[in-house]
Amino acid sequence: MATETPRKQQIEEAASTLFRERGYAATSVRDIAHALDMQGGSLYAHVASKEDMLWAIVVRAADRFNAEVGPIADSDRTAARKLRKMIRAHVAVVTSAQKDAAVFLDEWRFLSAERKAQIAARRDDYEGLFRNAIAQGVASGEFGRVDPALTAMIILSALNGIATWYRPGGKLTPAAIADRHADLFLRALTSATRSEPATE
Amino acid sequence: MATETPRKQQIEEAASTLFRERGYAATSVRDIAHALDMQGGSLYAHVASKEDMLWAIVVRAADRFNAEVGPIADSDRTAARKLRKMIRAHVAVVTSAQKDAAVFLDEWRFLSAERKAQIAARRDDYEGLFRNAIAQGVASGEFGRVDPALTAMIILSALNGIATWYRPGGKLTPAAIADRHADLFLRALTSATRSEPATE
DNA sequence: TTGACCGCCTAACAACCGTTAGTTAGACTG
DNA sequence: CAGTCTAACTAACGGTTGTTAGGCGGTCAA
Repeated sequence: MATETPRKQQIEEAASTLFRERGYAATSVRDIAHALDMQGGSLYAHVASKEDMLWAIVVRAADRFNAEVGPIADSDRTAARKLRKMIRAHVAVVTSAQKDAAVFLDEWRFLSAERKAQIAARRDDYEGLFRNAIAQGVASGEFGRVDPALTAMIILSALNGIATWYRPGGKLTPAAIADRHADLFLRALTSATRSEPATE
Repeated sequence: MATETPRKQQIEEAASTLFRERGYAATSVRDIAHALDMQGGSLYAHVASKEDMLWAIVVRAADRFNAEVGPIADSDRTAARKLRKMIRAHVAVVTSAQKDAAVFLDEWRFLSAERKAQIAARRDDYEGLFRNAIAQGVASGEFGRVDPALTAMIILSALNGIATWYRPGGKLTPAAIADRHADLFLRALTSATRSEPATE
């Protein structure tokens, strides 16, 4: 129980790389095995099916987002501080677990109907964390009168886009990328027309 | 020459629908033919290869974006007005040609290396239109001192995300969606700290 | 009426797909 | 040393892939 079979993790790691590079449907089981100097059929000693590999990656990524962002969303803070920390945490996951995150965001539609429905529900819950934080700020007067649902979609679309274009070692560190996103969106929210005057 | 062979257009239309729903790699030529009550091989009387169908869709979408947004980017306006119109035009394409736009944004990576490089170059040029508009606003003092490249990525990620979640007949019209995006981003840009004071 | 063309068909091709079964070589355990 | 377990192998399965070749029934022009 000390170190959970490393071979299975190697397989999922290779699968994550290839699913991200070529897409799930365009990656064959033999491709994954070849990346590990194995024969196609040998994978099935460790994994039950191709879809199970995708499922493992997707669930791991979803868990990661919830683990990092969930506690912040549940915490007791002003909406502005909370949303800023949520954005930072989300970007940290996208950049530090980039392959898994990209597969989670782009390839989950290749799951079976039941699993796809599970992930759809989890994603909706997760987006709800952002909707609620925004709604909190609108209610408190910290933010202007914006539509929480649409604004959450805008923010998450931008943050998830990072998984597509980010390359480690670029000019901007993950922290800097996160801060610029947070700055932009918080500026937009706090300068929107308010229902009642608020402090600065 | 009056009406360019309609059958070929029907095929590309069906291909666009299926590529969007299932992805390029997971859609077979027989799937496309079946959607038109044809047999798999019959498609090849109209189309030379599966990839050519994808190519036609991707080029059509890229042309559309350039045709709608390009003239605005080249026009003589203040940066704020220009960027607002560019956002409106981009959203109009995403919502009115949604299937093509979604295929263009998500499936272009399945093109051959040479075609992929062509599209990558076109996309970079297109993003340049937004970078330039933002840089213009920063230079004129209309906008605060933001990074044009990163800000353009943020805006385009949000706008392209619309292709994923937009459903015709929803609560928000395309025009309303465009305006809320433009409002949010222009608020963020005009309220950022400036190099020199600017008028309101 | 002949003949060319058009749109689609059927049938087949070689390659590849996910997956299963049986086997084998080597390392631990008694 | 015999027995078991492990991790990989090879070979094959039924099916699907993109694509091609040849044929067949219509429509239209000469």
